[in-house]
Amino acid sequence: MDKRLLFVISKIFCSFVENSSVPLEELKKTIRSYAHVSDSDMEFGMKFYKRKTFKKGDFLLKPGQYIEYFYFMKKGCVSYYSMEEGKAQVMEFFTEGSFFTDLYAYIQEIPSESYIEALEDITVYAISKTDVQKVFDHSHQLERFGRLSMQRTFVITFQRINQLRNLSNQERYLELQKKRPELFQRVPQYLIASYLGLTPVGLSKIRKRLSKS
Amino acid sequence: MDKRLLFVISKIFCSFVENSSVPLEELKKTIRSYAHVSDSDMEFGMKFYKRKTFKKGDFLLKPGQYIEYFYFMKKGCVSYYSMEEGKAQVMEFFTEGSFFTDLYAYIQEIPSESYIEALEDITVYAISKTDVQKVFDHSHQLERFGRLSMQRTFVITFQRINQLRNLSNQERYLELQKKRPELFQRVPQYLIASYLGLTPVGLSKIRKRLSKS
DNA sequence: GATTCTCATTAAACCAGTTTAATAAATATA
DNA sequence: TATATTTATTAAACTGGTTTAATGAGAATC
Repeated sequence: MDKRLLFVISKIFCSFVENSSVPLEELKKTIRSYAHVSDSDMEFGMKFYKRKTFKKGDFLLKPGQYIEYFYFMKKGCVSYYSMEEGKAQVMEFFTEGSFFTDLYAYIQEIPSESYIEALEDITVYAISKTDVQKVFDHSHQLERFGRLSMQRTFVITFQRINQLRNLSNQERYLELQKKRPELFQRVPQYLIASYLGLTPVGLSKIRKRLSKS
Repeated sequence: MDKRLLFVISKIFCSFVENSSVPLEELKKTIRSYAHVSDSDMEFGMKFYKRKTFKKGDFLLKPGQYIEYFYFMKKGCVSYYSMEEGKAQVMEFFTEGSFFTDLYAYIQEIPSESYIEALEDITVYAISKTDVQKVFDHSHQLERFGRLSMQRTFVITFQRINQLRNLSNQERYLELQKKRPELFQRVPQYLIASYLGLTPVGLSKIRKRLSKS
């Protein structure tokens, strides 16, 4: 077999670890924070989740792909970004306890225009889109969880809009420091700048201005 | 009875027209564009909707109020805005066929910080929050409609973020002209400016620049 | 230990907005 | 029809970012 092809295949599959019947406790707990779900419905749902790991620098998603999986972050941090005129535009950082995917492409069933990249070695639980549908068909309560988690996502997205519209860049920087201080430890500053909608130079100026007062 | 009090009361209630068993066909059709709903489930849901009318300039919502109703716009246009440092910040214009409320305050069950104001005489169908819950409890299919309409709202909100982040003000102006040309007929320009996140002066400059090329 | 690479800062020139204030045009009201 | 009010435009001065390019500082690699 062609060595380069083998390399590509290994790149794609190396990160996958097969089904583990193990500790989905956090995931269950997170789901139950949204809606009451009976034990039997919960077990029905859990059996579709598969544990996967990725190495720092691996891509969970690249542009052009249709969205296959919904993820729950067990350990680690990813960036979700698009490329605009050659520059990465970070939409979001997802860390422990988050549900995530390229939700925009997932919902609309269109090819993604974004990247999801592991910023550290990560562990996730993944459920396929078709399995999500099975779970919602099977359980009214889990469908309710789906609705309520979508509401939550809307709230966060809406807050993002309000911040973009009503706060200055400096205020957004301070807000982020207050709300997610851990990000500044684990993510390089130029990605923070991108997330805030500025250039590294712009952020540097803001930091300088702040350090003077 | 004190005349001023009477005036206030009439201001509050004049706009309400009581239950009509009439043409919720558009509403039903819109719901069914999201999910299959049996006739009996649909009838169960429909009986909670009440038709209401408001005059131009009336407020459907003011800051401080908890959200009571979810609306479906039958006829007319409202603006949904907040006040930041004395200036109206228009979040959205809702027109015929839209579901709307202050979704952010509705979901979080917190007092609104926003206004919803009729920009024209309007007719809406309103369902109370408690009735929405009854409907979702009663019907898995209508709960699915709830989930999917929430997804739709997320998509629109997400597009809004992308536009705010990746397009210049001029590009956003042109985009709005292309996507919702009717708005420019029915809404004053300073509200359009606010929606786009600029001052009337800024929008005027953009228009001038465009008219030269 | 020296070299390379990545990331953050600084400087200079630039630009698309802002604010304030005056004016013009359109609309509503007496 | 005249008058008042609201809405849109223009001008001038200002501002907080941008881009480009050079420099500095830390971490990874040879």
